Amino acid sequence: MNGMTIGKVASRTGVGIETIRFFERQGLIAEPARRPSGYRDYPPDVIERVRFIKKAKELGFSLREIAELLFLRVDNDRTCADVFDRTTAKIGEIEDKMRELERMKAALESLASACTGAGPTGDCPFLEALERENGARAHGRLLAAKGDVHES
Amino acid sequence: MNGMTIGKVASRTGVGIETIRFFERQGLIAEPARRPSGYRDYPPDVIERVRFIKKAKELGFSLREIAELLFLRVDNDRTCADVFDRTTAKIGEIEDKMRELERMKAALESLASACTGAGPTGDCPFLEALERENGARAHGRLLAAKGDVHES
DNA sequence: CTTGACTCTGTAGTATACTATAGAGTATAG
DNA sequence: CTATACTCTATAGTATACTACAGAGTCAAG
Repeated sequence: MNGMTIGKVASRTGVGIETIRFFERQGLIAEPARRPSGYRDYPPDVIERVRFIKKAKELGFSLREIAELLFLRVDNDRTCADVFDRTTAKIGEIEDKMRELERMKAALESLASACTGAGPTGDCPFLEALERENGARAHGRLLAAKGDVHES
Repeated sequence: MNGMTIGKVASRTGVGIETIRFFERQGLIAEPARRPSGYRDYPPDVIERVRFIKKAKELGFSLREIAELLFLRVDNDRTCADVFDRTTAKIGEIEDKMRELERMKAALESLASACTGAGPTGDCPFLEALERENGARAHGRLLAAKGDVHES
């Protein structure tokens, strides 16, 4: 009974064939078994793996960081305490990202609510909304668009 | 009264001088005024701008996407409804990112808690924790570490 | 008024992450 | 069989986002 060919993995994950081979070269996915022909023969769980890599990339993790996440485990070389430390560090990074996303979201919602009420309200650039979210003081012009500069 | 030189902006934001000029070439920050010498002369609010770009990059936004965020605004060409649509779309993207981060965080916490309680518990790789968080079924080996490969 | 730090433009090089192509072999429907 | 769709390795090319010169001018302390 055979597993999947690389093309199947590609179509199921939405990741290109060349990219999957690239991930293999980078050590992000294990070298799969081979059929007599030399074709790669993937087990089903490679799908989860590839999708995880894809998502983590979209969240701003580099392939190196993703590898670190992927290989977090307790084994002969790594003590439980070591894994615990690395894991809590990663959790901290993730919490930082979430906080920043929360701020961006609040700023965008402030922008959206300024837009829905009335018609065109003149200037309402995103960064100013972000400033307001921040409880910031500056309200100067941060953007320069055509025919839009009018306060000195 | 002068503003900041590019070196000052660099040291205040933790972003390299060359990178700031690069952002200018990419249209992410406006071309600043110049001193008689030709030196760039930045207003104070460029600091916020550069920091925002830096953070957004860390959250997985490309410079193109950051530009889209930065130039969300109501002006002559863009209607309020248009800005509202783009903004809610961006909010959706951010919420997706937050959900994924939440899942990763839960998985990492599951991994960390498996580590703290007892001593080394054998294998407990991150992806399996992610699967468990998912209420998933698979518990197979997704990683190949040294001393862990027993293929035929 | 020199010296060392800073800035200018322009161009070229690097790291990361793909993406495409060549030339050959493999699988499978008709 | 044969056509065409897929896969193999190896290598080269591309997009993005910097990063590092070179060669010349500017600034500020002593």
